[in-house]
Amino acid sequence: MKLVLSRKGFDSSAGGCANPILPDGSLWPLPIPDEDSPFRYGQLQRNGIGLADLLADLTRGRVAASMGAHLDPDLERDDLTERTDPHWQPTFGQQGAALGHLFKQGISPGDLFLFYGWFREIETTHSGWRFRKSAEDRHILFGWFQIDRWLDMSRTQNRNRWQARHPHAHGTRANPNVLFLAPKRLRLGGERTRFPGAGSFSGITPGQVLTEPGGARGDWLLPSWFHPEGRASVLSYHADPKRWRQAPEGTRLRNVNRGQEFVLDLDHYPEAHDWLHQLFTAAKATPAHDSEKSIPFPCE
DNA sequence: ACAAGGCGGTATAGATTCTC
DNA sequence: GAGAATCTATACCGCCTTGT
Repeated sequence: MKLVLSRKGFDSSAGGCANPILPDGSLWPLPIPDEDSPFRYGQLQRNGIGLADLLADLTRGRVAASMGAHLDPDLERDDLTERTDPHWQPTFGQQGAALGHLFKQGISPGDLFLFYGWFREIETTHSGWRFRKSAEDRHILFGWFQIDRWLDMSRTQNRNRWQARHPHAHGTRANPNVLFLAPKRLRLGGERTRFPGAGSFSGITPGQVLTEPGGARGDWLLPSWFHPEGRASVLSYHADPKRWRQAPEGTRLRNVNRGQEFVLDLDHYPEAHDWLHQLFTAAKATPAHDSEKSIPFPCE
């Protein structure tokens, strides 16, 4: 099994601000702008809060409700107002160089993406939403996606079927281009869990926070077992030993300034299985959708 | 094998806003 | 209104990927 740490949502260039932590402590990873997407920012919501106004405040009008939103990964049915598709299921598209990296790393069904993003607390004022002044910039895990299988979106047939339902079926896309589908339930260590195969954490538990307390957001404090010394492989993009430092409180990692998908081969890091189990046990996550319909299209 | 592209990050400076 | 804090725009850096 492989674990992929995948950065998603607004960043310093796409969107240009942090993703909000709402006053109730919930995380809202924002889709990056994409004019080819079938979805608009004005169609998105969470917990009854419309994204249009919140986004106008936080970006000072740079990102408008009429702009296209790259809803990917698509983890929550209710993120889109009036989602009527009875066959909706979580999806996650990957393409181009990022996907090339994943294939090169030997990604296969059963592997698990953990999504993280740049998050900061927001508050309401007389003039609307804003980032809380003293709030820290942190990288925080906000969701997951286990690979059940994937569809080749370079095939016209698949693009036509998914046109209204996923950004990767729209516009000009780099090759390779695939759409990942998740199993109904997350499987960890061969055991079926109570969590859906893909979903999002509803709040923040300490295990989800990657950034070292008080540190810059690219300075991570990870569990001790993460250190690559004596292991047969290392987190991809992070082979330089100077990035790693063993400390009493854990392993410090200076995150690379580029790349979006960091792959860890858990065959060489068996401790990760317990860590994953604890992460999901502690975290509050969206409940599994027992009413899910069967998957509409055959595996390609 | 090499060069170029792409892009997320940091550093910096100037502008703006906040606080007293 | 002054100084501090914060925000914004810009330049620069690093480095994997792709194209030649």
